[in-house]
Amino acid sequence: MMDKKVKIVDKKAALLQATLTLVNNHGFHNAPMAKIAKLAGVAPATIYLYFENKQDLINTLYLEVKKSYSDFAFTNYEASMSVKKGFEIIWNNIAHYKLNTISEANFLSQCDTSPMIDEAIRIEGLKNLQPLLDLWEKGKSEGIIKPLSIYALYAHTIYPLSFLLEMQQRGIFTIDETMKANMFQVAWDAIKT
Amino acid sequence: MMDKKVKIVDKKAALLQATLTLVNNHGFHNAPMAKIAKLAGVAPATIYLYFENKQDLINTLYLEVKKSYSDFAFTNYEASMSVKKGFEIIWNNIAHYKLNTISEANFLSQCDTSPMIDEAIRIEGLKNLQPLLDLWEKGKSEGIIKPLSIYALYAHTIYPLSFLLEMQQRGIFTIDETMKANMFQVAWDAIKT
Amino acid sequence: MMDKKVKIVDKKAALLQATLTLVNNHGFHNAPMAKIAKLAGVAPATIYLYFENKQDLINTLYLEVKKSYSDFAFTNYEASMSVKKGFEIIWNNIAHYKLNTISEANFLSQCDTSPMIDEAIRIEGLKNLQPLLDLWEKGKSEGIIKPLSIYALYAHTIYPLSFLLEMQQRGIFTIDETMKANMFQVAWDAIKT
Amino acid sequence: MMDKKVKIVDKKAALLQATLTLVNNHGFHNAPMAKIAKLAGVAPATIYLYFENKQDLINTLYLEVKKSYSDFAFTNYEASMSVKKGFEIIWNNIAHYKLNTISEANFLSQCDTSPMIDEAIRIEGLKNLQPLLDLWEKGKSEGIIKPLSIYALYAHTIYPLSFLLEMQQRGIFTIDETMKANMFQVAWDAIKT
DNA sequence: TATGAATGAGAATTCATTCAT
DNA sequence: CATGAATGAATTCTCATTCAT
Repeated sequence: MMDKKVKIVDKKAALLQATLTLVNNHGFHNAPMAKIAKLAGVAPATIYLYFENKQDLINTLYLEVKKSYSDFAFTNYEASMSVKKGFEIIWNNIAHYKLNTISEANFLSQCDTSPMIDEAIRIEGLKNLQPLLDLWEKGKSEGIIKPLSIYALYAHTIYPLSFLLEMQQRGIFTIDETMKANMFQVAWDAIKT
Repeated sequence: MMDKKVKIVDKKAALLQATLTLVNNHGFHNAPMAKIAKLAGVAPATIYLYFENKQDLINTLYLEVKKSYSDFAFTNYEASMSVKKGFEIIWNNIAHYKLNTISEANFLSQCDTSPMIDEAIRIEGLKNLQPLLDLWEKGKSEGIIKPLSIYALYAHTIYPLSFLLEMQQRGIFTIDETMKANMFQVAWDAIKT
Repeated sequence: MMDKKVKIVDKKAALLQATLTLVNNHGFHNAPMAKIAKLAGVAPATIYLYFENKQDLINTLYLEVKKSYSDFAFTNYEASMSVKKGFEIIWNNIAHYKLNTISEANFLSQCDTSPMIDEAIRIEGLKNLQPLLDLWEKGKSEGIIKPLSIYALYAHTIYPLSFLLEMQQRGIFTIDETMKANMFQVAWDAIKT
Repeated sequence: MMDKKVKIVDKKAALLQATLTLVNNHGFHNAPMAKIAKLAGVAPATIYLYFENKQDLINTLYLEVKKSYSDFAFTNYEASMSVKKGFEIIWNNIAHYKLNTISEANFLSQCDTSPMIDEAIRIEGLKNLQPLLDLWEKGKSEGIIKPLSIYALYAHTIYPLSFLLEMQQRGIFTIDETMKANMFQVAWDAIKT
């Protein structure tokens, strides 16, 4: 039957969700397996039916979130678009993701700046955003974008959104649509020739 | 004699240094007090002569590093400088700090993206960049800098350096002086009117 | 099956029993959780499945022993009995408990003279002797018993047994049935009009 | 000089007093050497100039308090007095001590019902109240006092005061002079023939 | 699959005691 | 005599993981 499979997915998903919540709110330390199980509505031992150990649970969550982030980034994007148009779509997708799918975005930030993810598992650098890198290469060859390393380009266009996410997360600052448009302008000014 | 005072400072400093190293390499979890003590060359109980508990140790380290960072940021800076000149000096100081004082910069990144620092302490550490904020206000009123929130300005000029630090940290990317000059140009283009 | 429930009760009971023994023999200090666990035949961590912490373990034990003591005190007693008859039964029950259920009686003495039990818990344990207090009120209104505070009555009739328990405990003195009868006479002479 | 000697006595006394206070208020556990030193106004290491170790400190305090109690008990008493008069004086002395020198009395209670004092040090049973025992023997031979063991006599006359002390200590009950007179009557009624 | 009781290893923290000064 | 920094050993408690059911 399908029922069983669905249930499995449900429990695994519930565990991943619970982990996300607890790690975000209390940090990797202070997210004990017992609490994760409780929040997911299962017994502690059940976790080990779906994951090898705590590290595996975290790694799995990381990969899953990272994928959802990357997938979302390229919604409605076509490689055939103009450089500016394509960049605008991708930038807005990512902005939307970071400012709305807050838990996930926050979790990624935390993973990317702490040694809680195994180095081998971490998707290094920007490999997951390949279409954006390709777009930038095209822009550079067309002379539209400054001839800089992709790391520099990323640092000044996409990465700033992480800072704003943090500020929003802590209630220090909130962003509306107008502001978002301004922000895009800043990002574009930074890298356009 | 001065000896005693010196020794006290030495031990406290050794403990802070050991904590920095261990938290950077293994995360807040996996930096047990016993290991910190061992690396600092003291007995575990000795930690409690200088710090109330583990959280206090981390908080103290955070504030101290944050201060050293802020102090470094304004080296050679004078409020009387022109907006661009002043900004250039500060930006370069911070770039230098982030790319050379790697452990400290890395520790700050980790603290700022995870719930391991008490919110009250974080706020205390925030006040140190005031002169930069003042400079931006001046730039905005002079019409030299875009009329954006200081958070947006920070996100697009200083914060990108954190990303490059991470990439450098992982051996993915390294920055030379020419590149640093280009990077400043990008930052300036982003916020200038 | 009932087996599981029985086992749970067994372990909790074993822990309480072990605590009783160790606290009696070595005091609250010098009754470390590790020793308690060992004597009960479980791992130290297991204690925390049944009790919140050490204080909770002691409090629980206190309340349980206090209850067994009170229950025993009123065996065969009926509120309808004459004052003297009722008092005689209760006094003898308590004497029997104190001189035979030595560990428990000793533990209660220790708790009642040291700050090791939370005040709130102590008060909760106090309510169990109500029928005796009622009996005394009746005796006072009938003019059979001196019109004194219940504390004074308790101090001169029941409390003396604690002293004899201590002396017996230390091998200084032992009590036989004849002596017990004399002792009752003394108690009765003390409070009768 | 005398000054030094006086100082020594002062510090030793201060340490004993501090110990008394802390053990009474928080129990033997929770009366750490560091706190005792602080309350006495000396450095922790200083304790070891006056006492061998913690147990020695407690033992010394016990013996000292026990002696002060015994000495006080026989103030104004003469062996030549009549049995009732002598008993009345002694009983009142002890009542006065227990109800006024509360800390000391309370400490003795705690020591006498817990294993915190070395068995070898404890002044066993009633040996410290010899003149009272002699008086009772005289009373028994004169037929004025019931022919009971001294332990029974003590249990019903002096020991009840400990219970009232505890009640007073906890604010449950207070005793005025009239009540004290009544209480003496009860004690006397208990043991007189 | 799912469980929850159980635990060994280790975590933070405390404390009686020592020792150089 | 006096100190206070220092500590080894122990203490309470936590937690990832297992195992019988």
